[in-house]
Amino acid sequence: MARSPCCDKMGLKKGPWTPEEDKILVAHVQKHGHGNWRALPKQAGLLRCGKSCRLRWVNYLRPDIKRGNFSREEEDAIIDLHEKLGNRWSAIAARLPGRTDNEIKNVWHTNLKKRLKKKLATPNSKGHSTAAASKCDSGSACQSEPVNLNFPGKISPQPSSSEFSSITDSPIRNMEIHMNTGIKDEQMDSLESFPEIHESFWSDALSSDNSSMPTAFHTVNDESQLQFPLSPADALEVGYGHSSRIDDGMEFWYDVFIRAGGLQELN
DNA sequence: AAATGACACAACCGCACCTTC
DNA sequence: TGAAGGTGCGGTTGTGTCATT
Repeated sequence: MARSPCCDKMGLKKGPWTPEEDKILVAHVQKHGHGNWRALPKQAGLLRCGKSCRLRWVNYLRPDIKRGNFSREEEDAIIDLHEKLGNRWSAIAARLPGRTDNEIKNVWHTNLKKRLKKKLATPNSKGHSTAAASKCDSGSACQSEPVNLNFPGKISPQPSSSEFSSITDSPIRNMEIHMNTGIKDEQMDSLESFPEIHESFWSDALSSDNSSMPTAFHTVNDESQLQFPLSPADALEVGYGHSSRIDDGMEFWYDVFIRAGGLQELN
């Protein structure tokens, strides 16, 4: 719907915040909370729009914000999460305590994007699959090309968190599986093709205790439950799997995105 | 020392989603 | 059921700082 931006009102200040404004905003939020951002500036006596106040609080003044440079671990986590989630900065920020979506977005654009490009350009350095990385770079959620799997069991979502409760009581009619698979850099050259995925992978991956990602799947035996592929537009992403295994002395890792679909049928 | 370019980060803008009426 | 308002998100821009020429 058409609506005028909240900051269009004349007399509202824009631009960098002064320490005095910060003080007023912090004092007001600490005393009254921020139930209504639109009303807050007037109540607090600030010549700002509510949106600007919210942004300043969320990105800068919040007491739980971790300031300072990103650690190598945090940067790696951002790269990893961006590969899985795409440009969903708030979702990435939710997994990095003390960091804001804006901060992560800035770090990505000014630093990590270049680092990733450099890494991918380096010979003999496949890292997380090149195709996946290039797609992630375009901004959309990373989706690797569907691959033909030696599909051992049949996978059915078993949501483990309330986040997915909307589908738990309904039969899943069809699913789509996307898979990023990779091999440690130095092993790539000696391998002619990606390894077959065998049963142990699924049992390992799907039962692993991965704290950052929901493991929301289990194998089932009724092949008739599954139809491939499913249009992403119709699909509801239900979770991720991430695992690695050592086979014949070589280490393989996998990121798996599983979507369950037929939402019209489910609802 | 001044000019220029690259980089980092804060803040703004527009849109979409959600809630309320 | 749809309009209106509030909020959050992601893209983009503006500006300060530092390095290089």
